[in-house]
Amino acid sequence: MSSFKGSYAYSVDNKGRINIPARLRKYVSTEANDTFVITRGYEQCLFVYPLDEWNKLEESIRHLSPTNSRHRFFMRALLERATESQLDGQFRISIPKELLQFAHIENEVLIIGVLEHIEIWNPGIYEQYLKTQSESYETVAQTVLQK
Amino acid sequence: MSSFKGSYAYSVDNKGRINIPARLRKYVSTEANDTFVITRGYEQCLFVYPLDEWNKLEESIRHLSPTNSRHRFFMRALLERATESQLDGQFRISIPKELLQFAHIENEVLIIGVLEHIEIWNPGIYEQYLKTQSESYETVAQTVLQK
DNA sequence: CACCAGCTACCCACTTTTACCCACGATACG
DNA sequence: CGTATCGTGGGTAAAAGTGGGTAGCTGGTG
Repeated sequence: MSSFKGSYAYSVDNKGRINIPARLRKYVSTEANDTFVITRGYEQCLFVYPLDEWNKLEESIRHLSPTNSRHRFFMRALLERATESQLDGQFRISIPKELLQFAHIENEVLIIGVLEHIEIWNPGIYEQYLKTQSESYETVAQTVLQK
Repeated sequence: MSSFKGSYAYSVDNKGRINIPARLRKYVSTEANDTFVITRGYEQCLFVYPLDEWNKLEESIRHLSPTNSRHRFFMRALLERATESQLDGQFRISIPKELLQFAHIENEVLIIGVLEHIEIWNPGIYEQYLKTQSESYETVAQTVLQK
């Protein structure tokens, strides 16, 4: 089971390639076969799933009803941008332009491991995102991890 | 089960390494495999968990809902700073620059064992923290440990 | 149908960071 | 008083991160 954690300030080269941090690579199962699926995430960031984790997600979508218009919308929005990408010799994935634009990514990115997936952010947008949180970390922790 | 206690004034070398006090090492279970997870704590200190204790914490986070925005915020904030580090030959862990900055740590640290985790403080900040407590130790004890 | 532009997938090369090793003085202990 | 453990400092080889070249494929165009 993969369990990503940590944040990493990395760069994107002019070919749209992003290195997958070595610390995160360790947790990718061999079943993923060095393949990742990149798609839109929440709050203008990108989600990157190892192939085996993506397959689990896909399995849960499969149970949605194609006759329900809200379900249809969700499936389209999620799958529209989903792109498969395999690591190159230097352990990088290449991100399509459309996804880079979606997340407003230019040269620098913040990569965050969040358990079963990896998030890719424009560093400035992430900073703003943190500021928009009305509650402090301590306050949220108190209610989320209450004993 | 680990049960850390005691405080220790130690130094950080210019490579960001901190020794884990021998007294605390004794209580780390072999399951942790000499590996620790360091992350942000409350009140500007760092929390250090032996790997087995961290896994318990992670398990409780895993049950949070990724579609709940407060839960997302909490998971990101917690995991963003989380870093795995294995003891070197001299029983030290190395702390990433970002975490040292977060806790305002420079050369000297105060290491405190608090049951299942270890805290790392800038000594001056810890002293100030104690001063900000409006209630005395005795008063708090009365309400916390009421019989 | 030939040609060109753009993209992709491999290479190769360079710089920086990390992990591992060794070493020394101080302290605790029998 | 000798010995083992502990805390601290530093050197170096390996790994990680970054940048770029080129050949091959694809799709559009004159």
